[in-house]
Amino acid sequence: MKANIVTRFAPSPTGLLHAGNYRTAVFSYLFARQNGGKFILRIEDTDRERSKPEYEANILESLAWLGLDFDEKYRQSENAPVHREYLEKMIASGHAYISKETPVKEGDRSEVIRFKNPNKVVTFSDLIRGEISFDTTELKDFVIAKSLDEPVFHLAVVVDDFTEGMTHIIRGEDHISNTPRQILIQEAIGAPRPIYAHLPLVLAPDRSKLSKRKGALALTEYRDRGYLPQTLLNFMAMLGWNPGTEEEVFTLDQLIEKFDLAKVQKSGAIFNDEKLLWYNREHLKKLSLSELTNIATERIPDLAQLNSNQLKILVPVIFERLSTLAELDEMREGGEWDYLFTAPAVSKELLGETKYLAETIALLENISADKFVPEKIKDAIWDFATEKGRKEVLWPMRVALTGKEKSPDPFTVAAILGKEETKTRLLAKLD
RNA sequence: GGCCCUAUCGUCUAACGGUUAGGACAUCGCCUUUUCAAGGCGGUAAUCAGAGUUCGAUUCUCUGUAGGGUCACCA
Repeated sequence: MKANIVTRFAPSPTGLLHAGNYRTAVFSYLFARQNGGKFILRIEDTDRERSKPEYEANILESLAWLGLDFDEKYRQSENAPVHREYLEKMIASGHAYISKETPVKEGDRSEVIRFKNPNKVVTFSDLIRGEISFDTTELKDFVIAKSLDEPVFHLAVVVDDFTEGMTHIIRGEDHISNTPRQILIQEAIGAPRPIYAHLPLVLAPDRSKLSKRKGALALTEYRDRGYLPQTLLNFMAMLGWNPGTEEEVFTLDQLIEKFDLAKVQKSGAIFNDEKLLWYNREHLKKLSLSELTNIATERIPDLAQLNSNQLKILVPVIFERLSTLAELDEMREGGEWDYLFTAPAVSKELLGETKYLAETIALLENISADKFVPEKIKDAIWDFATEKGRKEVLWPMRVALTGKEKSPDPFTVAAILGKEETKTRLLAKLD
């Protein structure tokens, strides 16, 4: 496609990064990478009051977690000398002027720098929306700096995009109305016009722009709640875009390959947590046994007591029923798997009738210890259980082994416990 | 309010002007299952309204309506 593409993600470090923000990072990144272009991170910290180092750290942490690597990083405040230079040039050329003001609110200056508005109609072409026109007359002579050393958003953005060589500006729809005045500044400083693509907004359930106030969770919060980075990446990419096929689950590399900016939706989309959960389950399913085992033993350290044969049986069973990794933490806290290590207390009431237990034990006795795996155990007991009533045979067996109302099936549990321990626990319930 | 953007199931979305308007999530039902999940199968559910163009509009045009964005010495 086009050579030398340069895009950027330009967040202001005034809050934790959430879906309303990082979605533009995802789209810009995909576009840059699929075209072999550059992806630049620019921290827009010209608002000294609200910018905080911890928020900048959060932005970096979030991007790293998602795996969105950038080629260059700038901090807008560090570009102040260049902003000053352009301001001076604009004043010298008559494109801007120092204006005397009557302060209306706290912090207002009595002197600011305003842009000399040529009052014309600006028309630009948006990659997603087509042509958009504005009459800039209503903008008046807008403020571009509080002083030569304190540029305001529009000036800083235009100068930086120019000096950093931006070819494509991919940002949220809420910037559409900022575009005409930025184009005016571009023309004043002789900068080429980049190609614009205004993304639809990510919406809160009430269809207004998603924001922290609207309950947007920080990306790092999703991480802490046990979502995989590929889940958020995949979900975000599919919010407002689709490949035109019925496939939905993609890795980052597949997204880079398939993404198409021109196919991005025009209308905003609600961030749907239930679908996100589904995506997480899908991505969990794609992990290998060893990856799952590492995750499980990290979150539930007790599981490290099990040998690899036991883990091979247990791990898939654990992940079969969970949607987020945080559920592993709940298991740890709730002692969910304690019965694997210590014989559980078994309530007589829960256990119920044990009239077939002796025969069950006898059937298990026929399996050699090294063949004590779920399939063999099931084979040994199944016909008997079917004949006598599965519930009558299998319920007491499972409860005697686990002490719990809910657990994996008795064959799986018995296999993990091993032949000896299984026999010991069942014999203990024989009366 | 001015300006700008948008409009298909509850949600995310598909459909060269010609489809029984498709899929996914959610929901409901059935099957399977000792339990809880998972899984399998099936159902309910949408083109904002009105004109126009056309043999034929979800699709093109206009108007209306609705929603959203933006109108800072924030970004």
